[in-house]
Amino acid sequence: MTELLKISLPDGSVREMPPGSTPGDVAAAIGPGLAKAALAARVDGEVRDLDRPFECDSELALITAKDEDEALELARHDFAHVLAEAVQALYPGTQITFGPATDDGFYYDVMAPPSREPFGMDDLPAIEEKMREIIKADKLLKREVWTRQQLIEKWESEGESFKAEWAKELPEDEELTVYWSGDDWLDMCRGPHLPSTGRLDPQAFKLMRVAGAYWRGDQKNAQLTRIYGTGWLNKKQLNAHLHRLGEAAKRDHRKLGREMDLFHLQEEAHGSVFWHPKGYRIWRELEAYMRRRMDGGGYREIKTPQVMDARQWEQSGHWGKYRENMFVIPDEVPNTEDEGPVISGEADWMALKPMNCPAHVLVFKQGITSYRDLPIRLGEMGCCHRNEPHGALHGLMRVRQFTQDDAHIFCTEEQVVEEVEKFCELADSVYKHFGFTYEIKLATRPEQRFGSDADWDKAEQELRDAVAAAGMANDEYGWEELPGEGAFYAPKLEWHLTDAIGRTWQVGTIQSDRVLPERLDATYVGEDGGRHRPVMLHRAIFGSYERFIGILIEHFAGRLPVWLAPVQAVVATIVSDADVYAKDVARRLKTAGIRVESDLRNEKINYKVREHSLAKVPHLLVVGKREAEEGTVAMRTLGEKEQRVLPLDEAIAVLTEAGTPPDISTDAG
RNA sequence: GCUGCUGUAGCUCAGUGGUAGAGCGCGUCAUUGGUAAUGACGAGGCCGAGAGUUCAAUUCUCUCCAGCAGCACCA
Repeated sequence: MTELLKISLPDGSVREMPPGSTPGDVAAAIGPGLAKAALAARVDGEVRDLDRPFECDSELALITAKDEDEALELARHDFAHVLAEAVQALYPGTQITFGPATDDGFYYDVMAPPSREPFGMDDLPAIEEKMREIIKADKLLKREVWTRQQLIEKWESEGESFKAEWAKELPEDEELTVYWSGDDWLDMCRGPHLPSTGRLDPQAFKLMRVAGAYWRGDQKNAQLTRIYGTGWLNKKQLNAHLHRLGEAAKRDHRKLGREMDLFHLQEEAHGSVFWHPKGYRIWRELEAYMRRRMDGGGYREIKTPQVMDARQWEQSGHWGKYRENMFVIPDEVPNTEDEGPVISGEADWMALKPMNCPAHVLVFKQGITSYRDLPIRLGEMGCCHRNEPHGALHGLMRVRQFTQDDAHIFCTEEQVVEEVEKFCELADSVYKHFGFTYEIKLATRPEQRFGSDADWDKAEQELRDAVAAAGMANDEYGWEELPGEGAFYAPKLEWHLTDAIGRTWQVGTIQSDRVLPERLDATYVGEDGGRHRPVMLHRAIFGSYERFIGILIEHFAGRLPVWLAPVQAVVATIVSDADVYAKDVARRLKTAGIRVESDLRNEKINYKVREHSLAKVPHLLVVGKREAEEGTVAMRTLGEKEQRVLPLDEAIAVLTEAGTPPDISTDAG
């Protein structure tokens, strides 16, 4: 008589099952409803297939569609397999490689057979149709354990060179698994999977696009076609997702930037922004805000050269590592007597600054600094140029000319933790003023780096200690470490903002650097009279003005808070008899410091309301005969349906209050 | 930088081997109105740049440039 396996369930009960039984058997024993609903099982914490037998006494939790995260992950992974199977069914000779679940769906990287072109958008409907057939056929997804040799032989015999290459690198001594789809198609996969393709909802996925992707993510390798899909548990979820995508597209900062007349980009300066009056107003408000915050935080603002000799960049280490992304300039007067400017090629090289740090070290190095002077916090609205790969440029988010709210704090070893902690508090206050929540991450030493391991140990620990001291090293602040993600000279804390529709943006950073002070020989005189190296903290809160404004536009969908709105109020007339009064109202508002425009055009009030609403002006002050006689305005606030009639003085008070920046406003804390 | 797609009026986009069209916007005129589009008329284009095929190219082919979606990169 064999011993029964003890299977503990989440409710604390224990079921005894014969050896060889599976989570699916347990589900069936509990009830037919559960057996039908079960998608997979969590066995001792590991997600497994329903039909994979227990190996010993186990803790079991059955996964159903109610466990949405797990269920989605399983479904998306299955969609990816079905996609690969469909592509191969339709286009024999296609090589398959790899296809995981993503945040909103799945993809599969494939290589079209040499006989045809790479797959394109036009192929997607046919592939979708085939996928639905496979789902409707309800093919069993069956796990099997194979040896590495079996896998290699299988892939090589079928001409699947990518899969074969992969199989050869798998460990020889581990259990390697494949999953059958029915009895005519299989993929190498760790699993787990749903019991059968029929568990997928054929109406809950959509193939979205095709794109190039490198085999194993390496630019040197063959480029495959990546077919992207979005996948969900049911049609309702899919539709909700497609709706969200539409909403995100509506708030695209490139679209709103044009519609709101904030900025433009054009070929002649691609990757650099032409700011229009309204867009630059936002910039100026942000800059004024940041100056107040930095002044308040004990920073002193400086301005450093745009162009420096290449030798300076060699010494800092940037020349060797980033030269290809720097704009270099010959230090000579070009000969313009010929048709075009002629460069001799013998001049020294200079470069547009790609960052401000070396220049800040040079400012620090002027004169002799005592330990009594530290910390020294040097800030700069630093305009930098980086020659980014052209394919990387994207609206305001990735540009070739940008201005950082940069600063460098030079301090002693003992001051680092306190300074970083102060920065955490400053950043927290700034992000809250814009209504962002955020997560803090620590990016630690990369494989290629400058500096000793001892220094890296110290630097990483300082950052951890500072975040802990600020009370932010916990789940509430999404605290985690990202191994290998640091800069080549320093580990960094990163602030990842979450915007109004749940997307995340990495914006702020602080880095604890001992390399650059060493390379550029920065010193201070210590208490002992000797020379010491300061630690240099690189930090930014907005990151760059360009990108931060882009993020704000998308976060607020163009409806900026009143203090940032380029035009805070429009005075619009109903009849021309009110023109004189309207001009007076506008003048009074302007005197009160409100950014106001007046609209006296010969248009109907409906038209004016529509136009200024679409332009996202926060306050519309409508005046007609009645208001002119009574000395009032009919104020309509963007996003509200009702207008209210207020005496002019009261309206000015309301607008002044609404337009006060959050760091000045008394009730914003 | 790589792969694919795109480039026509200020914007969004139709269209064609015989050098162009719509809607919105813009201008003029009429209309003076009460909270998301008043009407009529009008102006506006080297059809991204260069080369090739052709009697003829905005249209077909090639090269380049830029944009878009991914990838790679992001001090």
